[in-house]
Amino acid sequence: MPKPRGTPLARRFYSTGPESLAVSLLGKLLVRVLSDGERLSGIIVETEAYVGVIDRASHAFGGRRTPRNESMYARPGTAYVYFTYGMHHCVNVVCGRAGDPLAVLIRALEPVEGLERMRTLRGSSTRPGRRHKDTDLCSGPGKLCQALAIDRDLDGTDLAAADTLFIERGPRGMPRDTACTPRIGLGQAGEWASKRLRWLVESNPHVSVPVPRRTASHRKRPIGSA
DNA sequence: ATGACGATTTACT
DNA sequence: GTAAATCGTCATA
Repeated sequence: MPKPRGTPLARRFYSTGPESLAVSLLGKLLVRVLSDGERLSGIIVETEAYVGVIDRASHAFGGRRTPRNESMYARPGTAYVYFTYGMHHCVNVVCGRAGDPLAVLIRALEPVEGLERMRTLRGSSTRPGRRHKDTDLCSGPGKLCQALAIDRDLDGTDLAAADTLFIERGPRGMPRDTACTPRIGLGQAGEWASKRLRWLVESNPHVSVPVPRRTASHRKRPIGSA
């Protein structure tokens, strides 16, 4: 029987490979409860898999293990939050067994709860007095962390146990139109930059980078087929 | 101690 | 489309 809504997903949900997790996270609800009790949430509509020490684009490439990426080596269900470009945070869901640095980056959400608070947190980066469109709130890995007040304080959070950051079944179940493309923003990662390890809900306007028109062939590829 | 570099976002031509 | 912003982190010395 399905779990009731409003309950954090259990550890077993995260104990799988990064590609399957990237797919099964689509449609789930990422929930952040602020210190004042306000609940912010959004449906996950875009993810990227980082497939371990062999993945040139991963922070754990070659087994690199430092204070910064230590959470990648933790048990399934751990949040890996990192700071980059001197101004942005990004949040990952760690999977696989402890000691094996596999993770899924959450790249975009469709905001569901707490939109006004998200606007405040995002700030009026455009002009004072101007409101962000809904599709500007969480349409990128840095944006969604800002909107949900996710920073390094939450690095290492156990999503299966915490009451500040966790994941629930989404209100609409699994999306039916998922697409698969190469990952975004990778510089010199060789062949790893072109592998199709990004998944997104094709029809959803809250994604960071839409699927290119013409290239509808990115639909439905079996996991493990590059 | 120092320098190069980002799993990005925003503003601007 | 291109470029600037901005600083923690890590490799090198």
